[in-house]
Amino acid sequence: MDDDVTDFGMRIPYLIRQVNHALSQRLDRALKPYSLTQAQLSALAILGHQHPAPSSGAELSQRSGVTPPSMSAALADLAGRGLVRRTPHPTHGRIVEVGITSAGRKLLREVQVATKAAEERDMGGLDAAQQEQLRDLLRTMMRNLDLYLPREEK
Amino acid sequence: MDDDVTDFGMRIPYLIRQVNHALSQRLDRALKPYSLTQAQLSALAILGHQHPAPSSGAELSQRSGVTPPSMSAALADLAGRGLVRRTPHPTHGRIVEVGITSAGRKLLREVQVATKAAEERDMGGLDAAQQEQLRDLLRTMMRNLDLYLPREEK
DNA sequence: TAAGATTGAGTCCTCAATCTTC
DNA sequence: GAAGATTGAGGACTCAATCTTA
Repeated sequence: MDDDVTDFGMRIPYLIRQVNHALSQRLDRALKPYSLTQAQLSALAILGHQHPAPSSGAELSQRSGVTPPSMSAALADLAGRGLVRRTPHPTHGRIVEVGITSAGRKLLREVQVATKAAEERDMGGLDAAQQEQLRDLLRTMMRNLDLYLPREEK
Repeated sequence: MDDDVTDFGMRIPYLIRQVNHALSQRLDRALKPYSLTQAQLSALAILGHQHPAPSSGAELSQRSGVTPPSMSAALADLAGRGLVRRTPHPTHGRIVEVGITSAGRKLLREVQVATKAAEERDMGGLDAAQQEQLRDLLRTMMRNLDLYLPREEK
């Protein structure tokens, strides 16, 4: 009756943590040959897909779910490898605008093809309807948690 | 059309990562006053709830989703604080059996009450049916990913 | 040989503090 | 003063390697 407290393994945050951990490890492994961290992939993906939307480090860190220092370090590395370009001032002195380079775009394509395959394997146990359901639930949670949500835009 | 590759923000692993990150950060914050890591909480929870089932470090690491070295370090700290007991040999020489102490059990209760409140706040945006749906989907994913699943047992 | 536990090296992250510019 | 970017210190985790015992 008081196993109210015994349901630990059934709590959603616990389940999410487990699933994320497994997926995350697989992603890291897939990313290793490219020497990219998840934060770096996230930054490249945002820069590569957001129409012609270059961003500031602050914005990238927020959308990627990492702290500004983490993103700062990630970008410094990417810039050193010529995958992104940091232009010190747009017209505003303290913002550093970040944009993806063509080399970055090329790498992004490669990585996305590689990770997509692995992902489909991992998601294979869910049919299309279930995946859609899961996506909706997670997006609802993101809204509730005040996380940045990429627009639905078909 | 080829935004096949543009759907990054809609991919389930990405969504899971974002949600987990937010929940994880909140849990860490809630755990901070108790100086517990998530791996340590997981270990205490397993030891505290598994009927009278003490476990080996290997088993705890597997169920907690961390590597054996991580769990080893976590347990060493817990043992140093008197929250778990490590008895070097059950009848078997190389296994270290781990059991929770009464102090550990007491702390576990406290922490679970504290985290439960925060969790309910975080999950508040989903109604009971949605939570059940999400739980089912995540459990299905765990099975597909070959993760350890706590038995359903009502 | 194989399995459990541990140690050591390396990485990515967070937090707190600082520097700069509006 | 407030916001963006960065630096420095500290923590938790992983991987690879080692030690020990069945």
